[in-house]
Amino acid sequence: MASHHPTEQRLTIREIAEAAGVSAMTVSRVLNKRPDVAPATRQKIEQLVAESGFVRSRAARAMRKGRHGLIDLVVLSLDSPYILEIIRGVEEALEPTGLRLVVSATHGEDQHERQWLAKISDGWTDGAILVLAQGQSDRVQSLRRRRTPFVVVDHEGELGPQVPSVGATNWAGARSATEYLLALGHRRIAFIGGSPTLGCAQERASGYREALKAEGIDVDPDLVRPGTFLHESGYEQTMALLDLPDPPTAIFAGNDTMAFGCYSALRARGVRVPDAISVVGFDDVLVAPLVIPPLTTVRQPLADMGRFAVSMLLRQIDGSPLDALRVELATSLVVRESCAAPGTSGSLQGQT
Amino acid sequence: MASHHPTEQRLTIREIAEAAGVSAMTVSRVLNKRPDVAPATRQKIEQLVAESGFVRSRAARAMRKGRHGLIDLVVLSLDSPYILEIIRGVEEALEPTGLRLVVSATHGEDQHERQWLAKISDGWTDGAILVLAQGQSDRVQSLRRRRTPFVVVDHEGELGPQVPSVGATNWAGARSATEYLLALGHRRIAFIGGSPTLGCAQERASGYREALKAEGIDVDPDLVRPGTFLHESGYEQTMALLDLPDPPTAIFAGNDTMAFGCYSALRARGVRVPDAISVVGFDDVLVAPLVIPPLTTVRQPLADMGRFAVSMLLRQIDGSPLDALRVELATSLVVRESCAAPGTSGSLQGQT
DNA sequence: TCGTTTACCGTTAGCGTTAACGGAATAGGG
DNA sequence: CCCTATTCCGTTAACGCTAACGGTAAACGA
Repeated sequence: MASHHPTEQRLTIREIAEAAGVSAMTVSRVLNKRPDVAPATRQKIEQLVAESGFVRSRAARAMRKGRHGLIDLVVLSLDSPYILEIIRGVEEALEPTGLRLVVSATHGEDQHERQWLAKISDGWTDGAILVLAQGQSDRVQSLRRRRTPFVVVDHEGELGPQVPSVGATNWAGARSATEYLLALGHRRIAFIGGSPTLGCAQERASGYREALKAEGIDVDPDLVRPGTFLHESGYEQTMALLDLPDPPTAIFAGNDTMAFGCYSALRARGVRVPDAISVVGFDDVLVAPLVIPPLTTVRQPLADMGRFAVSMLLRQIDGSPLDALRVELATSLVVRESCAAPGTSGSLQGQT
Repeated sequence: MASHHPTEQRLTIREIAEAAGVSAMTVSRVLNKRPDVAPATRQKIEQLVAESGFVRSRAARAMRKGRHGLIDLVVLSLDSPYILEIIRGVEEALEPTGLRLVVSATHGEDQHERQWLAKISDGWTDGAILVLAQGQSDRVQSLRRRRTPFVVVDHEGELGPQVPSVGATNWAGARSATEYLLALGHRRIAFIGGSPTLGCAQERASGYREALKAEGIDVDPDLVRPGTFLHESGYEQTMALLDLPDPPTAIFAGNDTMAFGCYSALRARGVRVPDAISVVGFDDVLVAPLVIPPLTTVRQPLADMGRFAVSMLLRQIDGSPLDALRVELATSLVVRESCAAPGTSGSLQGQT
């Protein structure tokens, strides 16, 4: 049952013009809020537009102007609360500009058929903000070849400093979190890393090592665990850490989600936080202060990163030069209640 | 510094045609995979397109065809993890269709100047999915007047059954959660409601009352608390409940976020969950299983609701009739570890 | 008074694509 | 050999909007 609604023709600018007794161009001028229209005429047209519920065609406008007023936000997936923060920042920054936000997810990259690139590059959007995993450098290159303005968020990686990107000071954040644990008196501090292919994960691991080194502590390979940034990963690695002959007194998780995994594992083993083991996360997602105990974590200003990405993108779109291609926003340690000095409760056995 | 890039002309279908020695129409036919093109010609054009990286202008195409391939998703705010679930469902359902998702937030409705409607109206999209609060009926009406297809998610309210909407069985969910607590032996069950203007909040409150009544228990007005769906609200109301001369043995929070507020308050007072007090939430957001103890809650299939909204919208767009204007997806109680039989730990005093 | 500026508005001409139609060339049937 | 059917491709004309330009009339200055 196709939709043949010959009567349902949408209003055009010309019909409004006719009703107002002016030319289409004048209506266009009013709609574009241009100054060279007599107040009386303007008001009449505005009223007519309001009454009729007329909306101009985005397509025609886009064709004429060469711009569509749309910005692409491409993310890996929409599963993590982490991404919501970024979306929020982007949306807020875009709001006053009148540009609209188009969200799409790549759903992992095994889907080679409908590449995300095709979506962006079919000339619909004016620019793109990419929140991606690794291994996309070829696509990013071809994006550049198409001269589509874009900004990468939270990932430099192998793309190099050539591409505009916004990140956070992962290294410094990880270092200060580790230093905090050291200052509390911890000496056996475990680290659960994120996907090793991600630049941010590498930086965090490096910051952790650096802090230990600065304190003259050798990094115990047993205490440095691989991870995936996912909850199970935090759970499993914590279990493994607890099974060590000499378990850690503190765990620094590569992100909050894994820190929650630590919580679960520790609870399953009856180990209390922070009495028996301290836990630190990374990201400071919305729920970090809501879990029990409230999670001490490294705050990554995700929303600000989103906002910043927008401003960089807008600069590119209107041809202004960028101050810097790579921008890193400051992280900060948010101390809550998941850490304590070690040894406050003799052993690792707690109560159910 | 405006962007005058005269050299940066995008390729047009005509240029491809010229290079191939055919007319633009033939190229268009190839691009649209129409059968009436000689194989040799087709192949030649396809090769040329691939080599040049040509992408046809969606704007021109949209103008010609009358549709742009954009769907609006309008939400109240992007602050809650709740909304991410819906976005996820919508995105997934939209992906295979080739339609693109435009996200915008209204940021509360005190902003009367830049109404969300204006956003949508400035160049129409093919349809809209609205996740709104109350008091929007007038705008919804004007949407209908514009004949823009739309679906409302999770809110019927004063809009009446006339508008297509997707919701969840809030009443049944609240009732079964309350019944579960009753079955555990609880008799003093508190309820912290959501914004009373929201239909779903009313339904949940009603389900709660109904379950108590069915068990022959009078609703104690002290135990029914107003709330706002926000974390602080859960915290404050729990505090008030604990201060009651005869405090409840279980708390049913109107949503998960408030349930987390309960957790915080109970922890601050040293009351242990579920030993001293049981807690039940509503929504089953992503973090519900991750908090400690894992939250028993009523699962609302938010992603499915998003998916369903998309399918209803697509039906409207291509003119198929809707099976039903109002669809309610089933909620289900997810039992985790935040509930226990009352009285397992004599009094309300726990340990730090 | 006349030229000149200013304010306002209309005309023309496309933007790149495709529906509808028409025409040419080939194939097949008598 | 002609006639029709089929296959392939080109021409024309929009879709709705707006840049560029041109024109008119009022206001202004000398």
